[in-house]
Amino acid sequence: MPEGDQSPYHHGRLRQTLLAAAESALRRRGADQLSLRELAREAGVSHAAPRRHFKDRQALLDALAVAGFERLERRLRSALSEAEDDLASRLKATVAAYIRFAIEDAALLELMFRRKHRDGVERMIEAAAGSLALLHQLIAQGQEAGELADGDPEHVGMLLFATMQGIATLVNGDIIEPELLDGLVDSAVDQFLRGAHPA
Amino acid sequence: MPEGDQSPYHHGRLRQTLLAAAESALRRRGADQLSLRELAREAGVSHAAPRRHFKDRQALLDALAVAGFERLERRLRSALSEAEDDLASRLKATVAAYIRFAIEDAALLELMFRRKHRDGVERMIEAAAGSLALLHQLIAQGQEAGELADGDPEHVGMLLFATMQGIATLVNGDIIEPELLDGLVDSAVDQFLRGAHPA
DNA sequence: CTACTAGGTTGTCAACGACAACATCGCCTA
DNA sequence: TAGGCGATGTTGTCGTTGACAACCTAGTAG
Repeated sequence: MPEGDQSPYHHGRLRQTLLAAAESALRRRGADQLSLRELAREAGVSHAAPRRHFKDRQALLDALAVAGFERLERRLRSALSEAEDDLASRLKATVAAYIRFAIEDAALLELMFRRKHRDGVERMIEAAAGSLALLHQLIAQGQEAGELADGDPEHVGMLLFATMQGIATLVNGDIIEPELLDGLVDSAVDQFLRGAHPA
Repeated sequence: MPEGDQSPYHHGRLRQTLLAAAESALRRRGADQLSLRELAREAGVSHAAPRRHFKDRQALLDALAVAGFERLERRLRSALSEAEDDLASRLKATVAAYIRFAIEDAALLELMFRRKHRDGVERMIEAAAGSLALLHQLIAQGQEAGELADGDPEHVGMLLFATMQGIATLVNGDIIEPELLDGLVDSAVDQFLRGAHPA
């Protein structure tokens, strides 16, 4: 059908349209202020239309969070692919990319780690697994190369993840002043390396 | 006046009553589900009464967050006062207390670090300062004792804070399985110590 | 060609936050 | 000690929202 048609009865891409609008609204006004009815208006559909695609408001937020995890993983992989070969550089690139993501999409990050995703916990964990795996791999490589002490990569990776996430939270919560940030990221990686160094 | 009076016109302690009810509701149902009108009902006052004490919903949430920071600091100090004298023990006690607080009051913790406390940023930073100072002091002591490398204690303290906060977030977000938690806390402190060790 | 179904619509309800206008009451001063 | 005034509560109302039910539309499969 030609695009000129004014409001065909069926939108056709409503789900994606809603998600895109929601992502934008999330950035602009935060999750609290995100209203299904407003998204519907933006998409040019009736106030009840979103319900066909999202059981309730929380379901839409969950979908946003899952998409967020996927985008985060892509960002980390991309940063890693452009980094130098040595472990320190690769770690720094990863952490920096994480923080960049966290700052650009602060509200989204909050959603991603919101306690009590009523239903979607499973899906959320699964969505986070990719990024975690990436860290584990990075650490396993460091161990093989003898640059990191042996030990459960899952433990060590989780620690790294936690540190990144913590820095992100503190920056977004204005506890860390932005000008401290760069130095802090470097310190984090340096300390991590020394702390996890063999012998 | 005798307590038997049924609903005197003025409540007398409404602000505190509301805060207490809010704290409980926060634990039970999360910040999203917290309704001013419901708190008013619980307190036995009219739906508009809370407005005399809190400009709007956000103001009440901010007050909760500030109180949360104060309680957190007391908890950390208390844990520290009961810990052994060596640095590792003191660090472990602090981290463990932080995580305990974070798990018991997950929703509150979210509030405390919520991005964009519209007005109250100042008050929030100030409220967080106490706990941060405690960390800085701990680290400065470690440096004096030669157990930690010299370096800006603010940097190092922020890193430790970030790691604690990150672990808390991941646990509350179900990314870290609870049974991993204890080991992770120990690893965190051990790695931190080795990473920040002199030479 | 007809029925089924995914997807979209209208209408309604109860709850909420915000606000304005009014009531009560303790305290301070003239 | 009268009276007024400010802090604190109340009633009433408005617009917005999420959720739901009942109905409509159009593409598709038999």
